[in-house]
Amino acid sequence: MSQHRHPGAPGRAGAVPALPDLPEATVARLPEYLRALHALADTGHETVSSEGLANAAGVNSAKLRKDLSHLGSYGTRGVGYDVTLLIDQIESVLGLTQCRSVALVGVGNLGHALAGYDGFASRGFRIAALLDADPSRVGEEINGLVVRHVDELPRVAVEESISIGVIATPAPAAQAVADQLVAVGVTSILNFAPCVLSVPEGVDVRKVDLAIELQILSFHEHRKASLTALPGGLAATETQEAIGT
Amino acid sequence: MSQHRHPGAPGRAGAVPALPDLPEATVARLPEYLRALHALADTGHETVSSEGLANAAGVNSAKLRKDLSHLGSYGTRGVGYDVTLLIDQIESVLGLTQCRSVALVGVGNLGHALAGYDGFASRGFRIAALLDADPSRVGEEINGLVVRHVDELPRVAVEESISIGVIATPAPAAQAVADQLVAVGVTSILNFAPCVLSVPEGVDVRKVDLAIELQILSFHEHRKASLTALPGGLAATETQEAIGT
DNA sequence: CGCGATTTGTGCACCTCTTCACAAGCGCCT
DNA sequence: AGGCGCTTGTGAAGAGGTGCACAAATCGCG
Repeated sequence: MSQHRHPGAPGRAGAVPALPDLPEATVARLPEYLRALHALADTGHETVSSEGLANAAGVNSAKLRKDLSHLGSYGTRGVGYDVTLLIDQIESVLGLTQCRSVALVGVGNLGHALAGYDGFASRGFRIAALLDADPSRVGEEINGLVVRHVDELPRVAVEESISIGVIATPAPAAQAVADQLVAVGVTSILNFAPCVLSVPEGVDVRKVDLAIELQILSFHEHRKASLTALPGGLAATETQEAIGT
Repeated sequence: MSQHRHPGAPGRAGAVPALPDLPEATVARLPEYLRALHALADTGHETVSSEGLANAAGVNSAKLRKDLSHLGSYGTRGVGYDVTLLIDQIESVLGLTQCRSVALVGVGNLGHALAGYDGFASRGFRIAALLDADPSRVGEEINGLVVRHVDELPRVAVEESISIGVIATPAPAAQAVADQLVAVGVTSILNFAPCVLSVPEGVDVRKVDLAIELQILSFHEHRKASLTALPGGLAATETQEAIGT
């Protein structure tokens, strides 16, 4: 990954890439920009304005410009951003220039789907190993990969140079799996099990809980229903209902 | 990711639940508290302190107390919170007292897994319909439900009183499906397709993109790798991380 | 019956993120 | 060459979220 340093980069210049210390919120949006940019590139666009890209990514254009400015200004005033250049930049910042190998633990319902999901491969991730604790599942072949027993993790981790672990086991098994992943040196975990994982400092865990998303939607649905139940009037008694205190 | 209008709603005394106008960040955490509370209830706990619950939910105890205070103080000083009472309260606020029916559109790889995922049912959601645009998939039975053609959506929506739509189609089909869902009155959508949906005001969309989560992890992994590459100092600074979203 | 241990609820200060608004920069057209 | 319109990059203001620290409230015990 070729690199250059960023203007105004505070830190001591490392040999490798300057780490601009991106705001977390920005990092979370970069992948979305990347997706939108790929779509634009596929449709033949060579440049794009912040307005256009912001639209495609579903965000505010000022926010997008500020996000991009954090990684060092690759736009041209009056013109916009060069699509391919920006793609390269973002991929570089996200560390996607190298293909990362993923170990997927838990080949149940969800694990099966994840193993077959092509959205990973198409974005630079390789599912390098499928593991499960259930002996009856070991040996099964999914999408060209054979399921191995989770105890083989140490060997697999080295052979495939795993850099990310995905947990798709039932909740009760998740913590043990996380411990095993950490033990073999994995420092990034994506957890689909509905439970909190405790991991040592320096290990990143991201959690995806499908049911939680539905519950959040449920809240808004509930709220909308209550609002429409009251016709326009409403405001009679404002304020109060101070329950607390 | 989701849009909402802020009606700046003047407080109104509802007949049933008071709508406390919760901060969005709080709403996003309530489901996690709920999960932790159920776990506590299952293990026989009748009360729990904010410290204990915060631990189980993976958050700061002060944050938890503030969150709970927003829905009206159901704790007892010196004692803690009554587990079952708190469960009832949170479920009421989230609108989970009624079972919500979900229509799942797109029965591919991921859709299959979602259809079979029992985490939905166990938390008050009923997958009431499976739909797909591919005629070769129509008629297939998954987990006791028969896949119907997406054009039957209008009828299905009424029959099953659908309140939430889940999109698990490929990206190119997602917008059309969203339009159809909106057309039949669905105002809450959970989108697994990697694309931005445009919907009318008043419709909530939440997006889950599995590849994006991996890319965020990739960034941190990349960053950690660069740090350890640094000479001398290194170990001094450790990264830690709180989980996002 | 009062005291101390415990735990909630919250005011406050800090910090991050968002959004506006505008100057600076760039290309194009005349 | 010069001006004009368009777009980026950013300072500053505002909104929202977080965590500390402490007063208020409650229970149990002597």
